[in-house]
Amino acid sequence: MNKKTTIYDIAKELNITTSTVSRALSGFSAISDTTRQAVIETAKKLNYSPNRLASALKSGKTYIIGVIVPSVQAHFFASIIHSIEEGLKNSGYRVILYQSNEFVENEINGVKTLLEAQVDGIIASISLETEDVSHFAEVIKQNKPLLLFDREHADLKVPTVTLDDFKAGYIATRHLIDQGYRNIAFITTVHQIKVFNDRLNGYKAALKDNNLAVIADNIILGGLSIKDGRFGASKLMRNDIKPDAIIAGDDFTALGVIKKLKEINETPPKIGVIGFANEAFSAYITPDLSTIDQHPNQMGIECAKLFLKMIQQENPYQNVDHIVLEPSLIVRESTSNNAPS
Amino acid sequence: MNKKTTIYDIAKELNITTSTVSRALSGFSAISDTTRQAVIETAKKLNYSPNRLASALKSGKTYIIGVIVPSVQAHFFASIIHSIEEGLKNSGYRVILYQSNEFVENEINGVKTLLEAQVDGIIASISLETEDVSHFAEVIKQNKPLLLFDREHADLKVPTVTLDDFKAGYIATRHLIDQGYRNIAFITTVHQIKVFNDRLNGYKAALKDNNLAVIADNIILGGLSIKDGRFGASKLMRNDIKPDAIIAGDDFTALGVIKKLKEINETPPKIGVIGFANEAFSAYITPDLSTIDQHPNQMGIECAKLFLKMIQQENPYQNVDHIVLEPSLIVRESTSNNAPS
DNA sequence: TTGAAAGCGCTAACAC
DNA sequence: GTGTTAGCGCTTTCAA
Repeated sequence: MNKKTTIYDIAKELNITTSTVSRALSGFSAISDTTRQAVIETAKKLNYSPNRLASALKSGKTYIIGVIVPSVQAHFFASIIHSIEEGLKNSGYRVILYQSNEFVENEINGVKTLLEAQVDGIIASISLETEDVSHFAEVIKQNKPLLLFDREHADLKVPTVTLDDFKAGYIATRHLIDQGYRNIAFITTVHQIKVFNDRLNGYKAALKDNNLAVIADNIILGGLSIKDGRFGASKLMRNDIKPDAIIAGDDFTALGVIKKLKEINETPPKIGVIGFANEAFSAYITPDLSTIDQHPNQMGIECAKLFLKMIQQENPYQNVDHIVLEPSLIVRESTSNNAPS
Repeated sequence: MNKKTTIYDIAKELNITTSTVSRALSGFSAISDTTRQAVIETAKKLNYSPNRLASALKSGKTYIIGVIVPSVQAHFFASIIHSIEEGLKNSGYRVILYQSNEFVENEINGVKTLLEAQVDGIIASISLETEDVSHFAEVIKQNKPLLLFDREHADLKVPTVTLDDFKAGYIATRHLIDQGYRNIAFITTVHQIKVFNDRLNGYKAALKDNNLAVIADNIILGGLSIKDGRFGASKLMRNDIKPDAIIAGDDFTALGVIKKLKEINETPPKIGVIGFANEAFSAYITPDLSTIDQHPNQMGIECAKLFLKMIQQENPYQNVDHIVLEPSLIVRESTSNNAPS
């Protein structure tokens, strides 16, 4: 393994100094065309590859940004990461990934680790467990951009990219009402995350606006998963007054609900079911699933754009933008009630 | 924004030198307990956070490894990344992500970028487009671990973690034969990627072993996607002798096949359909989809383990391991033929 | 336009 | 057990 060539090697070869080489390579400083050409040629000849680390140490900019998400395994987050990476690539930024797996402890560690790696900023979606967010304070203190998406937190006064989740909950509910359903249940997580609270509030508002009662027994606070969906559905169907429609916190949960309903011969749309996220499978299950599209790719693109804006400012927090995307209702069989409304 | 504290600040505070501080913090060198304690306390007091960059520049180790995948949006790759990150986390390694989006050009750029970032090694799965792999040579030349998973390449003599794809193709085909299907078609990608070739060869071998002819018209070389599945299925169903079963290159393609077959009233298992990857949705579509599980999480874990092994060796390539995982057949409705075999 | 020189924060011989 | 010292590869004043 031969030693890697550095700007020093190039300088020696051309009998100039490293500063000149550095200038020639960086491209913007005042330098003669001939020197620049010579340097570039020699660099190529010697198979030179810059050491971004050294440059970063000196300049204080790594062009690496940290992304913290609960898990890449969720399609929603995977799509966002995909778009963030795409949107940042052309500006020279790379993405270092950290998964919290929904544990605060991992999240705390993630912030610490990323900061030690000297990332230029952090884009994050907080874990379900996260209540105290003081571990993010250091990012702000270092004047580095911190951007939250989807799952934000009231204590963190930073720019955000989110969905209008109140509206998401509202239109899901109103759609069911429009379809003639009258006793609508809601399965969501126990965790006090804004996203989920907003949806629940949207649900309640839609009920009220349509003179329907909000019934405590119709709201299941548990987890979000296929299993939780099955569980929630069984529980609901044991209510004195059974619901005629169920809103599930995400498409996976909705899947579990459908599974259960099919087993007990209440196959949707007999009982209406709608989810959130428009997962890849949602269009292909039977009955196919009505859902709310959360536009993850658009969200990722907005994150990238907003991040670039922040990082170009002297003070990234000089104006704290909150980008809110519109949810879209996707109607499929699982809510296609034929009953007169 | 106050200046970040460095080991120099700690040293000054305690009237010792930076080397002592460095030693105390790294924890292993000979140093008195009192000094160590004092340093650690002061570090905490001053809210010290190490600059890994400086350490990396000096030591040549960044503890960052690059992972190149076609796209995180595919659940298969997302799961692998998830496991790689998990498996490496405890050893202090972080993952920097690069997506090729199935383009060689991006892949070339990825290797270059990651090398410039001084990653300690690269774990990659090559793009569909990739034929020439010389862009990976530099990684090996720098004596850094290069590990390929799933999609490997004959020209790259590096350790690999793959599935026994020949077997995967074989057992998928044999399963269909066992179910009584006799005229089995195969939809796969045109690209010459080992994974897919192996599966095709497994398919052919299984046919031969069962005295069934390999019919050219039954093999569709195109793309892999829901759309390609629909397209492939229509094409196959226009053959003079229509197939009675279709093996699709992945679950998404299988989804498209099923969609098409349902439309023309040949709903599986009337015509058998099997896919590859066991995507999250596969168990929930109707009919639910038989498939081959490729154990992405196990694959990620093996990648992490093998990588750690490589990096601990003086010469990472002193023995070139090839870990091959066993595919598992998952039987569901889409191949549950009732016809006598 | 180019060179000299200092230094980013840390590590690691080598000396004592 | 601790200090001295040099330097990782690059950028960036300051001076020429």
